[in-house]
Amino acid sequence: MGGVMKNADMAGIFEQMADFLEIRGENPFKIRAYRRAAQVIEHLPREVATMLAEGEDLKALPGIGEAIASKMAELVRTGHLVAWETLRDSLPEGLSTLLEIPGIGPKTAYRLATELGISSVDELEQAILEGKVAHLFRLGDRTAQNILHSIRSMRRKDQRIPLGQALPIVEEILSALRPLPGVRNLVPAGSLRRFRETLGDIDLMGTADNPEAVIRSFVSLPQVREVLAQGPTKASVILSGGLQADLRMVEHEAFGSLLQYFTGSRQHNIALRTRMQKKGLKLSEYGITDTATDRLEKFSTEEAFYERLGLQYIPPEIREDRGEIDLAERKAIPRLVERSDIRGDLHVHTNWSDGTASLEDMARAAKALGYQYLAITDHSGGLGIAGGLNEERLLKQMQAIRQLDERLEGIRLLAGIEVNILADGRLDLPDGILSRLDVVVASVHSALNQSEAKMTRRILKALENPHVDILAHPTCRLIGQREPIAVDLEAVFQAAAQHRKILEINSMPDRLDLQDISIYRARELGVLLAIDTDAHRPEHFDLVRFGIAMARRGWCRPAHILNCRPLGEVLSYLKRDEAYRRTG
DNA sequence: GCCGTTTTCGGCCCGACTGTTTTCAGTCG
Repeated sequence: MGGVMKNADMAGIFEQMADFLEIRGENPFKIRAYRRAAQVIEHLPREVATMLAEGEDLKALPGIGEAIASKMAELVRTGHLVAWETLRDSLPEGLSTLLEIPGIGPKTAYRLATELGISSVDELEQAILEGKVAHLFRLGDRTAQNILHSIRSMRRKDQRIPLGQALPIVEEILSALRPLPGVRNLVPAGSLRRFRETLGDIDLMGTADNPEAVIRSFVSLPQVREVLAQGPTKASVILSGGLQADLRMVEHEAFGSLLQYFTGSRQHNIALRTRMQKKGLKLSEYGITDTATDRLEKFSTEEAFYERLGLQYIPPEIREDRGEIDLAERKAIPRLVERSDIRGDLHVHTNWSDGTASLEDMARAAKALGYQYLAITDHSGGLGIAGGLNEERLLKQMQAIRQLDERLEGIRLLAGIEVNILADGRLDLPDGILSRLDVVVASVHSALNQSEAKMTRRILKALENPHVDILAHPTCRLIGQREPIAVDLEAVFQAAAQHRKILEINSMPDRLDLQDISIYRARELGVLLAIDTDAHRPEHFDLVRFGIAMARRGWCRPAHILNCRPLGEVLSYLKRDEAYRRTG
């Protein structure tokens, strides 16, 4: 295995360890320990390899003890894990592939492999068609057909879909079901409510006078392609896009615990229940049971639920078992940034480059949102990006912005640019003109395949330019379409902190860049952030809610976000106060 | 395998739905 072991790869290996152990029927708690470790590693804000290099004790991490810590060290040191290889070799081939099929767990996978010699999805499909699977003991024709269904729908669908794609589908379903008679609550839960950047499925919760009728309407929605399961309180369906959606109904009085339970994350809930179990409380979607009296207490709101546990309310975005429960116990949950904290946007486009709206339309839309300021940052022209501005057009635009700013009451327009960072780290506009702008946003749009070393040098060089204020979409990823660039983010954060540069949280749902764990780390290192929309038309301003959600997932308070500050403070941070502007 | 103002040993989250079953195992979330 070449190169440094990345956290994502390491997490995958421990996840497979868990699968292997499960197939072998080992202690379920040992299996859970491996799964928990995989989760923790996957969401670490720093690379394990870096932590080890700096002499940190991995056992300090939650869920990581002696055994797993030494396996992590082995992986970093050698790129291999002997225990994993031994386990893998002790089992029939292809089990991992079979486990990926929904409805097939470790028991079934093992039997298929040993009793029928199946080692791939194609072989399994063939065996079902030949009737072999239905003849296995305790597996009937019905089960075989269900597996076949799973295989075929799995082939059709993408694994996880971006948040921004799922949301419209959800809104559609909600608006179809909410008007039904007797429905009182109907809301998204799960990773959607926590604003994870991608979703594996859609979770909806509700209460109604006649839950079964709501379930029946749900499964017969036109968007439903297939019903996986249907009972009196819950149903699971596959939507026409291939996405799974689950609906659960409960009585009105228990809505708070239902919502809490199914908002998750699973890790948060497990941590919560383990902790409360020691206090004699059993938590479920129906409420809290005192194990001494066996009496069930119900909660109609999440707030009341957390309060009963002696905890401060925990916002859904940070329910990831990363220390939030301890903080809630000490009543020390930070006041996370909210939409009403946002006072302006520092990265938007107009029809001067590839936006679709005029300067004035964008300005008025921002003003209508109550913003104090708006920075116009069209593309620079270097690499033929749609209508990018050269020096001459930029000067004209500056003039237009200044004139419009004179005319418009109630909002301040800032003249800016989104300048390209060229392959060697230079910018594609000269310092002379950059120095005359109110704000300079810099970003990478070309030569995305550079090596990590080269890309890191390139970005650091740009950050050393005194005129650059904000590094936009730092990893250049497009969720589900383009991998992030190879760059040493830790080095970028340190440079940003040193030069007092701002890193962007880009709100576009297909970018969400920086992502949550990077935001968390940047904030830890004292880097100031900006939540920008990168809007290309007025409706895009609304996307700021995604950026805010990411900032919240990174535990940001308003103080961590530049555009939560009033205009005067923003200008002085950018070292562009009124005097500067007149002389500049 | 992890973890500890109930424990360094003995616990470890909780319930719904399905299919093939006469009482429950497997899977999922």
